[in-house]
Amino acid sequence: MGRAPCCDKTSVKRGPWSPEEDELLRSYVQNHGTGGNWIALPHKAGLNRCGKSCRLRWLNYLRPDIKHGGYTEQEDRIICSLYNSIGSRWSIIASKLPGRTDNDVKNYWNTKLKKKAVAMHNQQQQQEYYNHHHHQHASGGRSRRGAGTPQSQCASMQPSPASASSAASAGDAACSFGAMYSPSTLQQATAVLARYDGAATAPLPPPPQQQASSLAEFSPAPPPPPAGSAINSWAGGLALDDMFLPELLGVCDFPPGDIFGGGFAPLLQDRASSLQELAACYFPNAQAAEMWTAADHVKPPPPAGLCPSLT
DNA sequence: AACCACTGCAACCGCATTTGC
DNA sequence: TGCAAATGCGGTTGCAGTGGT
Repeated sequence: MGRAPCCDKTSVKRGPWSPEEDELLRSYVQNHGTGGNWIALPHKAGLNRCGKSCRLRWLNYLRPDIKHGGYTEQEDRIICSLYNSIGSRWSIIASKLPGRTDNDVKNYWNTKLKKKAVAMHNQQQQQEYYNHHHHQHASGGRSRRGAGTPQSQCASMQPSPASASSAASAGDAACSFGAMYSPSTLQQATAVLARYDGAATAPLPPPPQQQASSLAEFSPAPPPPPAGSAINSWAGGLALDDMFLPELLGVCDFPPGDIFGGGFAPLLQDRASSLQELAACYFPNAQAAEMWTAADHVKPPPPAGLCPSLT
């Protein structure tokens, strides 16, 4: 038995909004506000629409401060940086971009930015592949990490930690969070998470097998961590508090090839700038943000005064 | 000109969370 | 405390526009 629908879908209009409907909704909200009740609003405003539809239309299209299109490089970097960190939590990402809505950011990511990032990621992989083999020929040695490692071999954009489960369910790629990060990174991340999430105490998955040859670096990724592990709970968004993020990013050193330090690197220019942007999001006090960005590696938990939208 | 594939975006759907009683 | 309603959110869909053949 599912929940009751918010409105009678057979009696309300659906589909694209007409200019007249837009004007009705706009003038009503501007004159009366939403009244904190979107369900009753369409009737009061004389609209034959579902309250949810009205809310969506207002928030995503009619609000006076909305911007559409024309994303700047700075906005691109912020989106990538935050997507790296928190996954597809579009409302949080959009809240850091004045005038942008979650729907707009989501569409922009899915239609443009993701492709751009994937192209750069693949380009970087090819370059690393070339460098790797060139280096082998030159020295007979083997690179420690890099292109083709289990952490970076996914052809499509790797799902972020926070979105790994949904991306996997969408059949996006046979990539898992556990497969994408080095054991040390996973361990460090879990240590942070364990302090914020009491449930995050399950043991980490075993480290990937040492690669026997350079060819083995292109073998399939190791299996995802067992269900219920700390990482899975994080990936599923369970008991996840945004306040851990600055510390997580600060604690963990993400080498090239990992999401945080690898595929997005060309787009993010460098890790420091992305951290600065993240810091600015989390620390309203500019000095605190600068201190956090400047500090290296292990740091105490983030101070009070985080962005309200992120706590 | 007609058809097809692709793209971008608005809107919808269903689930999770919050709120009020 | 429990329940239902309202709201918020992310994933998905539908369709108009566009470009290629």
